[in-house]
Amino acid sequence: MARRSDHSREEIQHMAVAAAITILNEQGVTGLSARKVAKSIGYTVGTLYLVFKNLDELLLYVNAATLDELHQAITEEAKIHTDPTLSLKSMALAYLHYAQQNSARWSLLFSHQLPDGQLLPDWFEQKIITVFDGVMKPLQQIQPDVNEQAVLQATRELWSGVHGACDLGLSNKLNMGAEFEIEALIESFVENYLFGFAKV
Amino acid sequence: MARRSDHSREEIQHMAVAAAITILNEQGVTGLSARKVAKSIGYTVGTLYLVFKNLDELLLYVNAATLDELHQAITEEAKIHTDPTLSLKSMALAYLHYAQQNSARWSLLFSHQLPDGQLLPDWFEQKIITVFDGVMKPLQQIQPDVNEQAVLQATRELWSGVHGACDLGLSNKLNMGAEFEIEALIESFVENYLFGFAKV
DNA sequence: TGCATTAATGAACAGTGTTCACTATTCTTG
DNA sequence: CAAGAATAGTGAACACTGTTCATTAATGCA
Repeated sequence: MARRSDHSREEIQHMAVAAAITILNEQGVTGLSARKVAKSIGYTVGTLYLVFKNLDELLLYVNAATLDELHQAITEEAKIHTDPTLSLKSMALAYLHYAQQNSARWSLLFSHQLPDGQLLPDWFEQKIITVFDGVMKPLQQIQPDVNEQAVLQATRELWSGVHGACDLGLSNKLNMGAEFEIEALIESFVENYLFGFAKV
Repeated sequence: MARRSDHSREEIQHMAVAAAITILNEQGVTGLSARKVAKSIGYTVGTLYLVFKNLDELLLYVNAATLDELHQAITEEAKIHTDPTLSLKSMALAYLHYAQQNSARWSLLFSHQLPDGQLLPDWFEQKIITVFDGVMKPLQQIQPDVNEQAVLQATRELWSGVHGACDLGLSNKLNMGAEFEIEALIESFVENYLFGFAKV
């Protein structure tokens, strides 16, 4: 059955990543398997292993696509406002909403660890940096005179908080009564943190 | 082979949880399996399912033990300082160090989701509240006049941040250069957030 | 036209969680 | 004390998982 369909390695890779994303959306992380991905693109498991080293590599590409979407969702929000604080608030909410609407992909992005303690490839790390860069700009506006190293760290401090709130919030580990909601918590968090950041 | 060894249901449960923790420490999350747990306590898989509804229930008890240890590690630190800010800083660092030294158990605690979207049992939620309570006390000292609802939320805002920094930091998703370290980031984060919290 | 190349297959392996008919031991009753 | 009821414990079986690799079959080239 060789060369039946004219799909290059790259085409099959793209098809597999797209199929995996569909399965993740429809059946969650536990619903994903190599055989399901292969079947849904009209190939068998063996072909998947001709094109990816293993499932972890496929998931890495899925996560790369998620990271791109996440970045787009956040930075689109940033453009709307000129005030950096408002910008950061709506970026944080965009992060939350993306996580809520794509919970399986979002949690895969952060729960997936490469085996052996393998490091993430450079092109993937670069994507992470790009996301942080989007958050960094408004912070630089707030504190234009502080050195870049400090803004770089503040970016990570702020975004860790937003991330943590989404993570614990979506998995019901914040023990929030119905009385207040996660959106308000995140907004208040960003406000409080930025007040401290602007103090110097 | 019935009633060979005189272990009650509760004893077998405790043995299984202890065995699971050992396996987690030695072989990580992926190294854990029902058969391994059963074997290491001298029973077969079937017995495990006589005593637990399923593996998820066993993991819930493992996570409960982790949460207890985490609570102890944090609150022990709190007692050392009288200044609430110093208290919260060293609690945050204790959280980080526990996560670093028990990475498998820590990540299981937060990655494990009950199937179907089942809710966490009340006794487990109570444990989460207890951990938050420990963080809440120093916050109340900082702002004694603010209403409890607000302190409750601030507790969750602050701790989400600490949690997020540990989560992203330990999985190398903060893209920190070697130039600065996670400890310093967490300390600075707590400082900045508390400055904002104290502003009112 | 025949042959070398290689895309694609799918059976096989060792593992997973979970179930349940069955066995072997103990407790209870006559 | 013997017979039977109750039940602790077993482990084979099922349907799944990721991964490998000898085999098959379609293609490009000589």
